[in-house]
Amino acid sequence: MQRRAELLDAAIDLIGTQGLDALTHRAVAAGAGLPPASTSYYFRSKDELVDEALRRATELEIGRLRELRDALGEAAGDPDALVDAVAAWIEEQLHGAGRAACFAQYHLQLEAARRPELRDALVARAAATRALAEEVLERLGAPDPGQAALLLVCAVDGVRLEALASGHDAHLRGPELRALLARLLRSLLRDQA
Amino acid sequence: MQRRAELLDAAIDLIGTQGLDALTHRAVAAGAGLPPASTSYYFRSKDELVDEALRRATELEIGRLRELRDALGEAAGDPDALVDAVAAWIEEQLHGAGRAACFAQYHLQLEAARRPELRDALVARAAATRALAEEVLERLGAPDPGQAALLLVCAVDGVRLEALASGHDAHLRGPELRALLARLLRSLLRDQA
DNA sequence: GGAAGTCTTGGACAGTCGTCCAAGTCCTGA
DNA sequence: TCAGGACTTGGACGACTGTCCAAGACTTCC
Repeated sequence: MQRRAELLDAAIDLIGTQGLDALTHRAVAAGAGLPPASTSYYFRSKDELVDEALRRATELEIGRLRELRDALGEAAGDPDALVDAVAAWIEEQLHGAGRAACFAQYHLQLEAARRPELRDALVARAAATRALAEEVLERLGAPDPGQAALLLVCAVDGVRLEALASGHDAHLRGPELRALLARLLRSLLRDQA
Repeated sequence: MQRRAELLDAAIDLIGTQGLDALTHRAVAAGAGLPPASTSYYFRSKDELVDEALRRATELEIGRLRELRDALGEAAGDPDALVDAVAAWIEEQLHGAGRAACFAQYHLQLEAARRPELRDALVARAAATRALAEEVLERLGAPDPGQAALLLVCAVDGVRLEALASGHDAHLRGPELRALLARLLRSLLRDQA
């Protein structure tokens, strides 16, 4: 099972650096430093390889989300601290170790639109993110926290994708990113249903 | 030039129905009802084919945006009419003729993250969408319409992707979609900077 | 110790890919 | 009318793809 996990990590890395098209049996094996036939042995078909890589990336994202929840535990109820934490979490995914899994996550969404069998992974992530968002928003006193959470998650996903696409010279970083998130949060809190 | 346009339309259609991986010379030619060698004649390389297809999809999206602007012209200043128009515009992209170009747009964003030469198309679309959003938000009296427009565009992009990935049985349609957009707009308008 | 099973891997297979070319068709301008 | 060019296309090429197999290495249990 060790090699299987290594192969999946190499696959996610490949998606992040070269896109889903570059995900071939041989490239994955080479990325993991293993002989070419190893991918065929651990995965019955390419679809199985792609699916499991995307699911694994989702698990990684959910794990990172738990880290964010823990980080928020200390600073709960403080909107400024919340904005800082979310901004740091986004930038870690844009320029840090979470970049590949973040790419894979968007590829998963596009794949799931055509292949319903992938949707359970999507649903799991959506549930985790929305639960965290709702918990935070409820504690801050947002009206209709469920709806606000859905909106917050979608908006953050959109902002993250925009920043991802614009590359390193993006305007969506540092102080400007924090200002944007701050306004989003402020708006969701002050809205009266 | 007629055949070239037909090939690009077939390419966009292919991206929408089978994904970017399915974009091969032969499949595009077959989709356009043309002999296999025609793709090689009109596009020097596959990259050129992919790039032009993604750019063309962006033009289509910008065109549809102009239609939205015209539709809004009548009902300007009325938030309810604005929400209805945007909701109809989103659903047309999810289930109507704009679906393929919408798919292509997200693929473009992921591609542009790794290939900066594609970013000009992204910038053009971002400018067009943000200009329209800012114009509308300013007319409705939103504080800092520029920032609000960026937020609105990112949020709508996120909502659209979420709905796209969840498929036809999505919870993000009809009345619920309108309610979500209404809250987003309300929040952005009532926020006090 | 040896049988039974799993793991590992080099090599092969048919199919598809991007790309190219030479021959044929069509259109234009003198 | 006819030469020159652009357009069109069937077919071919090597490279790469997913998948499979047989043989060897290793592990586990009687």
